[in-house]
Amino acid sequence: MNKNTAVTIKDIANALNLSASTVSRALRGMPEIHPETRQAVLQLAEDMDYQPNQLAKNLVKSRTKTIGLILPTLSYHFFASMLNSIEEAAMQAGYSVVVCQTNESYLREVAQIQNLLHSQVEGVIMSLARDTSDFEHIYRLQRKNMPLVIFDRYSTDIDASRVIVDNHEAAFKATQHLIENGCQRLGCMAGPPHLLISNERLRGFKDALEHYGLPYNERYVFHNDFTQENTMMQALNMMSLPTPPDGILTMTDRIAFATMYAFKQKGIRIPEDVAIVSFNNEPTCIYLSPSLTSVNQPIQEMGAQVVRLLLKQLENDQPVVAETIVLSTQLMIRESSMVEGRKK
Amino acid sequence: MNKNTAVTIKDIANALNLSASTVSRALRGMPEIHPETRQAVLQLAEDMDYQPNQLAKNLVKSRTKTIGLILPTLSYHFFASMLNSIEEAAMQAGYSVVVCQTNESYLREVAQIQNLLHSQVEGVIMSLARDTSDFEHIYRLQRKNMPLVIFDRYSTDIDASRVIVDNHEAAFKATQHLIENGCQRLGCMAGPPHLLISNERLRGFKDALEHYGLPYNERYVFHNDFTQENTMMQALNMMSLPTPPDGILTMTDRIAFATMYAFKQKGIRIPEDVAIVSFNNEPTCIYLSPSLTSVNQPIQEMGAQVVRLLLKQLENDQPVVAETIVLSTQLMIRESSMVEGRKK
DNA sequence: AACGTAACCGCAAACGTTTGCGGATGATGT
DNA sequence: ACATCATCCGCAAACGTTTGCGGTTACGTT
Repeated sequence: MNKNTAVTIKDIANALNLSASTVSRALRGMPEIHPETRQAVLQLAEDMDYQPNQLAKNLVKSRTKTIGLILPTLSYHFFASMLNSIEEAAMQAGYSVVVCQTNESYLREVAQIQNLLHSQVEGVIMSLARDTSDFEHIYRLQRKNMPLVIFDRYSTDIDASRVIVDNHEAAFKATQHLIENGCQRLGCMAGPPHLLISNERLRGFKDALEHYGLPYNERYVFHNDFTQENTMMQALNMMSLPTPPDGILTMTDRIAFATMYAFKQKGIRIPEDVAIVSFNNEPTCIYLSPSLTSVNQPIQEMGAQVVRLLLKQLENDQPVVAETIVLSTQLMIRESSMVEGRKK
Repeated sequence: MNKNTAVTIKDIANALNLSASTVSRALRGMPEIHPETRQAVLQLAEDMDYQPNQLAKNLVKSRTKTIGLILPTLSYHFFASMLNSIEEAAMQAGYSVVVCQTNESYLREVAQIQNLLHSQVEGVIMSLARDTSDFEHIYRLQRKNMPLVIFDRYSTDIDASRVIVDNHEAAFKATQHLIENGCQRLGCMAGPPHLLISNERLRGFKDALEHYGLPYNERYVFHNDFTQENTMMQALNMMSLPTPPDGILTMTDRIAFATMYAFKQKGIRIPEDVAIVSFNNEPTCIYLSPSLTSVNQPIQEMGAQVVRLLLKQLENDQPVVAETIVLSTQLMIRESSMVEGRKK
């Protein structure tokens, strides 16, 4: 370990008959050091393979140059990709990121926040767990003036910067697409009932129905918990209603995958019997048969904006007002919703 | 930020007319403190919402309780899942993990290692980038006695602990499965030619052919760079050989997905025209049509073993010998390889 | 010859902890 | 009465940096 061998600024200072402060200044290229001595210091530092001790540096500057990222889970493509783009953007800015997963659990979320608080991250980025409906832990974070930005799964009860997509519009357009392609009885596979973005999408779904004069029926709306079993069961239940839907909007691709899987096993044809439009546009969508129509979210852009908003809070020391960036989406139309024959 | 308000051990000490050392000891429950004063300290710490400064603590103990994780990319399901399980296991042990992606680039790999060295992680876990064939940066890491464990993409030129699967055996069995299901002319979509695990799998493929007295032909082996375009092109090239293969082993699911996608567009039927067996067993495999036969790697177990090996090096201060754990795999048989009709 | 002024560098404090050592206090044994 | 010993606590150094302030040179100006 470097602890036993670690060469410090003092070692260099002693070897050169200088003071630690001079060496420190020389290493950082400050102007009040004679070029010759600077050169000597730099040379020796190189030779001795000097590595500055970040811990000490951090202590005096009270900065860690790390940000905490709290995610529901990494096994969803969307969140893994967000980590991907956030890490990228953070690295560009010289920050490193420590990841924590809540596994969709509220309790783990508060524990992880506690951890991050202790480990002196400079700011946190998060997306809410499926199960959290109480925000006291978030408020605690904010009371400590911890810079915070929330993306995707947010809540209006939290006054923090956020970057999201226009879920209402996206769902409206997706539903519109189904309707214009001939669907008449629309169903919706939604997420947990207290998850705001799911409800916004549901609202978009509803508004589209209303706009086109189609009936909205609660019985065609199912709230699931994102698990495959639950989803498959509900999907089959929906299709065994007296007059089953001929078009379904699902809140995530995972829900769509499970739904399609269930349908395939029961011989329900997509899109002939029922068309499907989904959210997230995972790469997998194009590989399925039929390929899956899905709403694309600009993940790269979201990641970039998220860290931009965080940096804004980090670099300015006077508190900056919460800002919300809403990005637009794009419906990627594929086979699962192409019901030309049914069109009227 | 907590920097302006932060309550320190000294604040507690002053308020209670104690010394900092006493407070420190009281907080950590050391025995030489009178129960009454300990109680008072604990109480006040609670009231003032004292949060120990990890930076200072780290400095004196020279420990950061963080480990660095270097991955090729997070957009492959396998690596995202490994991060998932590693983070889980690390958290159990009280460590947090900072992630870095190399994006498969050698240059980024050395840069990331440099970063980690500076940021004082206690150990690093990594899987090699596609493009790295020189290991000087790894040796540098080891010369600094940085605990290291490598998983999945390793190299025999690096003397470090590693956890891998038995790639040869897995490929052998996968190929065996194809042969026993009636395939006669076997092709292989391999990874980059210098990637060890790809070659081990290729060797397993070869040995299986030999074992069954089937010919091995270089022209039926393609090395790609993991990109979709490249893969699709090669896949089609392979099928336009004079006598195209009737069974293909692909090195990763991503390669298989792209291959199947290309075949679908050209009307090549799976498994009727050509059967496919792959590696990684991504969740997507079951959703495809046909569902994809794939080798499952025990990701949870791998993550657990990886951090176990790292912890072993971290907790023991006398250097521990490199250890290699090889886990076994499981072939998940699905539709893409079920060519009953062709069986003889 | 005296002075002002750069240019260059060192002292020491600070960041918030932990920890070896020793001091004060009171109790106990003789 | 004294020595012995536990118990409880404080002093100060240490971890490796950064930084305000001041000190020393050497040089050019008057």
